[in-house]
Amino acid sequence: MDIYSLPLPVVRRLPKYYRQLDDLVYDGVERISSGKLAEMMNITASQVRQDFSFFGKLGQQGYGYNVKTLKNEIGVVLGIDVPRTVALFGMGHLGRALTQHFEFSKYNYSLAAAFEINPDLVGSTVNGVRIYHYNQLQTYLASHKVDAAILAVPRSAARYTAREIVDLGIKFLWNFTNVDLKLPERDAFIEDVHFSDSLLCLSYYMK
Amino acid sequence: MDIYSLPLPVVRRLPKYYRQLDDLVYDGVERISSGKLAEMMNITASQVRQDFSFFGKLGQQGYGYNVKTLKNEIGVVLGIDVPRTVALFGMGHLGRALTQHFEFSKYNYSLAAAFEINPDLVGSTVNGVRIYHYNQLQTYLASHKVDAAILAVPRSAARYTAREIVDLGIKFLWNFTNVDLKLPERDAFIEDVHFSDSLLCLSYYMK
DNA sequence: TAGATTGTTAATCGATTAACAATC
DNA sequence: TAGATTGTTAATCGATTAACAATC
Repeated sequence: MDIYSLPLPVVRRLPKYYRQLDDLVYDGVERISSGKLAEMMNITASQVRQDFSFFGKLGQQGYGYNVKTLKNEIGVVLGIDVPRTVALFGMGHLGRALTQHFEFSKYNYSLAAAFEINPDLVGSTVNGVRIYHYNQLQTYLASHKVDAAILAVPRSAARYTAREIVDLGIKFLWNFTNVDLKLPERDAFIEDVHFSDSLLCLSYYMK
Repeated sequence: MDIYSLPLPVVRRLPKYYRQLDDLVYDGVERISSGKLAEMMNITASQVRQDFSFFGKLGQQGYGYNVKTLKNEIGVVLGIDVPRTVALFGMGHLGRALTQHFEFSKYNYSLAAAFEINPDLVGSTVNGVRIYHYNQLQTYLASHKVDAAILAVPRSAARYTAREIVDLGIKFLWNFTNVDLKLPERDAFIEDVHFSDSLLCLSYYMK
């Protein structure tokens, strides 16, 4: 199977494998069997082998998988080998938290610019990231490549901003607004991080 | 079926229904059919009716669903009718973003206290939330009920802090550390918000 | 009443798990 | 070599979709 058409559940497990393998590399572990890995991740060995078989023969009978090789391979499937540039929209507290604490470089991302409408913030920098006025966006894009947008604007501005960003050519959105953006799928790919959905699921399980 | 043993995919869709219905209430819409709702959410009408049938006969043939009733019903399933108290661990930028911007009250949550190890922060308040030293936790819990913990400490402190919190009796964790906590399932319920997993999925689809 | 739409059962689809021959 | 463990096929399980009688 083509690695670019993996089933969604497999795609969503890949980062977890990656994280686990990163820990193992850190701990100096050289090889791992599907059984051990499954045990550590609370899934089945079958699932591990089935998942990995989607993108190649990575293991060796009687031995298992080489941790570093496997990690790198999954990294490639996830596109970590390709450097990406993102722009942040909305330098509120969440935007600031991401700018100052999220390790973009760990995933080969570079946070190149931030856009705001608050004139008090425009012109300053946060953790080395320059803040532009939102109306400078089009000009900025004329001379800079931006692969994805981080949407961290207030709820009320979410849909409008998303629409504009996508119309200006940024087709990948990382959406922190807790709002369903409702852009047609052909226009953009949206990865939602809905805190509120997550909290409500926690509520459900507390009952 | 008992509403406390819904299939996981259904549970994870409930907040999206809730959000959608909230929008409809806001727009003054009184009734909605499964077909219309499905269209707005990019799912099938069958799925909508199947999902709702898990927790009762909420609709009326030929009419559809009353928006307010339906929203409230789903709210009850999600536990929004029960007031909850949470404590925050780690008043870094993310903790601050949550404290200042997340509308806990909208979901019947109350953010009662924050815990930190940085002595410069201890004793101050953020948005009305008092910051205690982490070593005051046990004392605090002796006189205050805390239903859930928000884990927003640095990666390096994640597992240790989680273990302690759970041992002191808080059994529900909202985990923002990007670390798999690896607590036995019987000890605690963990709701993960892994930014890094989310970003990697975005990467995958950018290829 | 006629049209609309539900709730539910049956059919389909897809994902997970089990089993095992191949082989390191 | 013997034991371990893969990659893959088949079996199972569960989730989604389709269909339709019931009924507002």
